[in-house]
Amino acid sequence: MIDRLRSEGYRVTPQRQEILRCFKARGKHYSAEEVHRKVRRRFPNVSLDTVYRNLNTLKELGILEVLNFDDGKVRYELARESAHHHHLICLKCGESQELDFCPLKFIDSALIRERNFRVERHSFEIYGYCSSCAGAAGNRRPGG
Amino acid sequence: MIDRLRSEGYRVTPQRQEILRCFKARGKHYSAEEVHRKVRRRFPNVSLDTVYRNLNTLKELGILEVLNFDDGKVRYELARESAHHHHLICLKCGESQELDFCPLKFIDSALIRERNFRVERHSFEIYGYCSSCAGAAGNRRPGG
DNA sequence: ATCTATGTAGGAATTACTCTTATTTACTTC
DNA sequence: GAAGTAAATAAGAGTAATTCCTACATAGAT
Repeated sequence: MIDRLRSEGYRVTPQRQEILRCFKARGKHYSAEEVHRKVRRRFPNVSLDTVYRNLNTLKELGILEVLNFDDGKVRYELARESAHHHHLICLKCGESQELDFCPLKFIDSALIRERNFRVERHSFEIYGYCSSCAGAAGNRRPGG
Repeated sequence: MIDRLRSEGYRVTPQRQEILRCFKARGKHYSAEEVHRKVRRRFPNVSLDTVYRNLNTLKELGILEVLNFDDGKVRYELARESAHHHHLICLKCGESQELDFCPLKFIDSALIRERNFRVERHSFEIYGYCSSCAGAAGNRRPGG
């Protein structure tokens, strides 16, 4: 990905590398603020704006993808080359899991075509409580 | 709906009535700013805060529902008693149409159950260009 | 090492929304 | 119909997420 930056004419700055490093683990997604916190561990002076600017640059390059989790913060994750996916998002801890199901595969395309609507993108997220948080969130266990 | 307000102990103020009136037409949804603009036609001094406060109140009462169209603004629409639905949202003009398709009906529930995820709610919106905007948005007509 | 286009820091600006406070008003009680 | 009271409002300041501005610093070419 660093080569990618260089070949597109972007400079490979330590800050940029550090921001990219945050996303090394597949499936991880962080808000700008979280990335800022992480990068600050190595570069205490890095500005929030630098983080935002670089996240946008990486998005433009298609290296990162944007997620909207309905909480007012935009999150970023490493773009997956192939597998398009959606998310299960925990309302308590904020963690999310990937979901290999896409509603567009199931929707009757006539529903959309008959309205002459040209689809560009879509969002599908399921909100609820993950296994760790379900109990704490007032889940009634069957037989409990 | 006005009786509903009164019976819940809320006062029926002219501003509140005017805000409600904005949503008389089924399927219409407006951002707080749009509601503010509309209400201002009759009450030029109505504050934006009053609009936000009342939209929240009406949401709490279940009279309005919240829509998140990914553009940073929250929108509201009259809660439909029965028909749960999603939206086709135009990226150009911002208008949206209702879509009577819900992905939750098609998802393999084992996918979610095996992760012990307790579903609370979900979002599904399709973004693109409506029939009026598709041409203007650079649509290539077949044979054109 | 030097040069310079690009990147950075840090603060100001912007946008959507919320809080604070003094004032007004919808509803109640007489 | 007048007066009281708590809730609602107006106006503007405050907040949180994000973006803009610009003087200064530096990565990468020479």
